[in-house]
Amino acid sequence: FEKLLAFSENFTYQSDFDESDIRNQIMTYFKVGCNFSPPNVIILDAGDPPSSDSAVHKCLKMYENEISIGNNDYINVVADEAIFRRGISFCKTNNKIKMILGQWHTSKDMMSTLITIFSGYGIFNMAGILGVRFLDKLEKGVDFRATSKVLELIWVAVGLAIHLYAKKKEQSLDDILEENKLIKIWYLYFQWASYWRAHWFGIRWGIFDLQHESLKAFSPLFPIAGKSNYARSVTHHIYCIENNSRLRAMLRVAPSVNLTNPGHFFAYDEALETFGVKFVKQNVTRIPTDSEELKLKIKATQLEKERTDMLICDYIGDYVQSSKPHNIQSRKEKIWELVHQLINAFESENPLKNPIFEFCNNLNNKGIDQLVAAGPRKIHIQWKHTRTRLSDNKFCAAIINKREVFCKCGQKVILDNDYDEKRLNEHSRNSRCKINNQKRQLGLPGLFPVLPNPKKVREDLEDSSPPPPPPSPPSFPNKPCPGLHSEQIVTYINRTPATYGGARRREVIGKEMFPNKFPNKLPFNSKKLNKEEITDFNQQMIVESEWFIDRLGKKN
DNA sequence: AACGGACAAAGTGGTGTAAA
DNA sequence: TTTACACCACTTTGTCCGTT
Repeated sequence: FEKLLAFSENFTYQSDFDESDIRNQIMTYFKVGCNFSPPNVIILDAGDPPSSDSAVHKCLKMYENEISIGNNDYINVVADEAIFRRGISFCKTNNKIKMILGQWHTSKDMMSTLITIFSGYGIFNMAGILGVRFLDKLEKGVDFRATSKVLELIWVAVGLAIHLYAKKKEQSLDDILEENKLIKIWYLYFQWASYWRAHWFGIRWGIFDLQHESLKAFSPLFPIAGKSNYARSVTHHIYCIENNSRLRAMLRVAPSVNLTNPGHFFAYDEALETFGVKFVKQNVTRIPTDSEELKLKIKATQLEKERTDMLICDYIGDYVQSSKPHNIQSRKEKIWELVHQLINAFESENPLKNPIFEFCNNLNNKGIDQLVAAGPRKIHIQWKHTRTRLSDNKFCAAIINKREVFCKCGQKVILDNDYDEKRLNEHSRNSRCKINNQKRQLGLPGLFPVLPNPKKVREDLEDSSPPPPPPSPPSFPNKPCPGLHSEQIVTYINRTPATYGGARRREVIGKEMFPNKFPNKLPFNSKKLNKEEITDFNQQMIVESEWFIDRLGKKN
């Protein structure tokens, strides 16, 4: 968003650009991932009308049988909200089918949500200024392209107006938001609509992260607008993706899934609605192989081709077609007209009386406060015990799995419950944890602790478990020493006989390394070693050491 | 120094319960 | 049913200290 805002500032005083310039500008910030080979798309039989749970389940079962899949494979079924919702229960009992929420439908509903929420705040009047004729159709979101167009135009206009206003007043956005409630409302619209746009761009350009994150940010609006079904499904969808790294990686790495599926959805759904077919919506499944099926479905594929043309038309960006029939001509002038009207409204003494906002029943103080209270918040769809939270713990060095974690002191701690940091905290408070425990800080406080007992061999522990990164070496908190001046420290260091420590005794190590030279009771003696052996021996000592003194004064 | 026993403290697995 | 939390019994680890 900062990027978006920043470029809006740049354009502040040029008034000869329109929303497509902005679109291009945004596009430069992201890498468009679309270099992929076309996936195999197979059209499957249509089942019963998916108006009940059992019908959907039957349909999914049928897909599963039709497509022969290995034991470890599963089908990802992309579906719209209604099917997705019914499919959830099916997935729980059958791990061969995984549901993905079709993002195009989601995007469509995001728009509808935006309209619902801001309908009381004058969004229709703005649309009217932009020249939209059929406001009732706008509300229902009948025509996806037209609606998205209008919302985008309003978004651009609002963004421009707010930034111009801020520039005129020479105030920061935060200050303005404090004093002007009207702007606050539309700034909120700007933000939410930005999430929607980001989601949309994420779909169009195959940027999975952008799409996913913005959907996450937008999700709290669904319940507010009374779209409980979508709220539930989106939450589940996000949950599935968050918890399935394989799926996430697939969506991210293979833009084909990411890009074509929502795109295809667009085509199917729009085509079907154009032909007047009701209640029957197509599922699209993407599977890696199986050309036999493809041959069998040539007829369906031919139909598909027709529809795909429409997809491509939209996908390439043939916006002229879609904008003309909907009375959005000369958009540039209209946008700027709206921008100026908005600025006037913002500047006027009593902005609520402005014609733009007439007949807006929610546009009073109470309504505004309500909306502001529901404003953008960081929503985490997370529980208390999560991996993220655990890894944020001060003492967490590495997470081995959901029940095991390394403390920074090197101690492995087994957790009471999954990702529950309680035991880790408990451990850190104990004397055995050398990171936090003051009792253990013998020697010079704040310089380096004297480790009373050399650590037992820890290498085997780390070597045997390559996946978790070995715990980082203990970083002791360095506190300023009150009683020593720097020269004294230097003197102390120079008088200290040892250079490194924390390892096992040299005799033990020596006997272990050269069992042939020092059998049984024969004491270790470094003089019995040759040059190479001494080098090896010293290296081993350094490897096992946990600290060493740099006499030049650099602490390590 | 190495070893081993006694003791204390910390770690772990299991269970139960309340709340959502 | 899931999550969070507390409690308890048992195991493991660390420390002290005397003996070899």
